[in-house]
Parts: sequence; C-alpha cells; structure tokens
Amino acid sequence: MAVQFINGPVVERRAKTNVARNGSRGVKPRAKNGEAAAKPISFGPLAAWIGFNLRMAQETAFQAFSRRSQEVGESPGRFATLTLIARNPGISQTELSQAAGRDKSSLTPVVEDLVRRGMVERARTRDDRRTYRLNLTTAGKKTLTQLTRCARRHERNLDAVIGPRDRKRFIQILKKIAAEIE
Amino acid sequence: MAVQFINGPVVERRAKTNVARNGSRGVKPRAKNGEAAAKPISFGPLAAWIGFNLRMAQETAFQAFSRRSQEVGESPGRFATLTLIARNPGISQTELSQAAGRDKSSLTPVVEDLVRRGMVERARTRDDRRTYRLNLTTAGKKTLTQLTRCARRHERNLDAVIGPRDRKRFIQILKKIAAEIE
DNA sequence: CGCAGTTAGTTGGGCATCAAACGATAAACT
DNA sequence: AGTTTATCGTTTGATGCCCAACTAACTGCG
Repeated sequence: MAVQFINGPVVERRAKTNVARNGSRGVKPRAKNGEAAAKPISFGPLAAWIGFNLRMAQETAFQAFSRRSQEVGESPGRFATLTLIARNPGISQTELSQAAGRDKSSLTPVVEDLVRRGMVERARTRDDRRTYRLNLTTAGKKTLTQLTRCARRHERNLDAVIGPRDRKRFIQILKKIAAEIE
Repeated sequence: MAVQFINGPVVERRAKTNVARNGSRGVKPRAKNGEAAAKPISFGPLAAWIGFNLRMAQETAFQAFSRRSQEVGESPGRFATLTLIARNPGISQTELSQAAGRDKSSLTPVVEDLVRRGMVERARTRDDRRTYRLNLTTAGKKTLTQLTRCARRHERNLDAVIGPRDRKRFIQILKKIAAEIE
C-alpha cells in the first residue's frame, strides 16, 4: 500500500519570473558572469492578457502560501479541505471536491492522509452505505486554527499589495470569473 | 523513448463549484435522483480570501482556454511558449523558462515536442555551445496565429465578465501580485 | 595554463491533478 | 421484483510541474 507521506512537505519554490521592462528584440545581451544583465524579454500580447497574468499571480500567491503553511507542517491543499469540513460537518467527499474545485479522485489520498494523521474522522452513513461523512477531530480543529493564522498573515500580505480600495471589487471579479466562464 | 504526445489533448474538464447560497449545517439534504438538490455548502472564511478565489478563477479560466486551444489541436502550455519565441527570436530555453515562470526542466519536453513537430527550430550557438537559440518555423508561425485567435476569443470572454471599466486596474493588480509577493 | 565555480540543458524522482473505468450501492422505471 | 440508470469513493494511467543531481561547456582567478 505504500502509505508514504502523501502530499508531503511542499518545500520551497520560487520562479521569480524576473519581469523585464521593455520590449526590445535585442536578444542576448550576453550577460557575463555575476553581471546580472537583466535580459530584456518581450512578452508581446501576453503582457496584456488576463489569462496569463491570472496564472502568474495565482502561482506566486500559491507558492507564498505554501511556504507559510509549511511552517505549520501542512500543505496548502490541506487547508481548504479542513476549512470546508469544519464549516460543513458531515460533508461527503464528492461534495467536498465540488466545493474545493477538485476532482473527487484527487481527494481520495488527501482525505486518507488526514484520517491517518487523526485530523479527520470518516464514518459511513447509515442510510447510504456508499458515502462517507467527514468531520474534524479535536486535533484537526487545532491544526486548522494554526493554518488559519497562517492564512490570515498571507491575506494581509496580499491586501497590502492590492490596497483596501480595490480589494472588494477584485474578489468580486475573481468570483465572477470562476462562476461565469463558459 | 516513448515519444508519446507530450502535453497532449487536455480534454474536457468542468468542476462547476456549484456555489450554493447559505451556510446551514443542515447536513445531507439527501438529494434524490434527478432532483439536483443544490447542496448548500458553507465556504466560511474561504469565500473572502483572495488566495482561494484567485485559485478558483485561474483554474476556471485555464480550463476554458484549454478547451479553446484544443480546437486547434494544441495545449495551453504551448501557447505562451510559442508567443515568447515569436517575440524573442533566438531566445534560450532558460530565458524562456524564466519569462514563462516555469522551471527550465519543464521546458525540455515542451521544446522537444515543438521541434519534433516542426514548429520550432533549435540551433546551437557558435560562441556558447551549451545554449540553444530557438526560433519559430513557418509552420510554428501559422500555428501561433491560430492560437492567438483562440486567445483573443478567450480574452473577449473574460473581458465581458470583468467589464471594460475595471480591466486595466485588474491586470495591474495581478501584475503587482506576481511581482511583489514575498 | 589549469582548476574552481558557474551556467545551459537533461534526467530522474516525486507530487497534484484530472479523466476514465470500476465495484458497490441506491434510485427509478417498468 | 427485476432491470436499468445514477452516484460514491477508489483505482489506474497520463500530464504538467518542481527540485535536485548530473553532464558539458564556459568563466574567472591564480
């Protein structure tokens, strides 16, 4: 069965992107060693496209949160899971996967791991023996509290970048995108 | 070597999220078949967090673009790659990876595949025999044109959701997040 | 010159994710 | 009741991504 550390330490990450300024097609300033020659890369239409910027921003933010949640010894994926279980006691795995925007099969190892580590309790339902009901244990609640603290710090960080004026509208747009595309 | 279609058809996807209204802990409305009982799931603090909404929006948008680029028989990952090569002829793989925000090792199979399919030309440099210079072939340019059309349709779609008034500010914020977090 | 340190690209290992297929169970329809 | 269809969670196979380690090649400093 090889229980191995599913979703183990997400470890570092960076991908600085190194966004250059201009749009020259200069190609190859040939940075000699140690010179940090700031290669001017043209992003062309990419720079103006929402999809591309959305991806870059999401990944940066995700990695930042990864680092934070590591401080608590959890991976970011656990966080949404624990929160949703906490807020919806007895939720099934399928409901959980829909809420989290993941495929249900992705959740199998996650839940398995959380159960194994005593964060989540999984019980079969009386009236439908296919589904599980998920609930947090005391340990799970404690971990969630810690993770929530991390998340708050992370959010403060993002808030600072966005600015309080635009924050509400920004989230509203994100929700609209998630809900209305296609 | 198993050349298989690297980054092949991304195929379907959905993850509707099915955002429900309230926050009851009612547990198990027990939707009978065909009833589509709209289980009310509480997102708790998640609903207000930027990170979570960013992830959901990005994934929705990405999947939508996946579907579109499939119409042209390409995967979304190819698109940024082709665009960046087109705008920066002779770019190296490492520069490319930094611009695209990916690890350079992620680009190895991508470039390999694009070369194999005659989209990209890879030539060793005279003065540094480690690096490659990448350039689009005629076929590559043609494919890029098609992909760009897809992307424009996709962007129009996103624009419609965001609204012209907020678009500029929205992108600005995304860029700031990508650049300034941590 | 010659070796230490750095850089370009590849390889291998691991994780997260999705899709399709599957077994068990439940509901719907006749 | 019996058959068909839908649903829950798991399994399997594939992809994309990261990181660390590796090889080849280049640079710099003595």
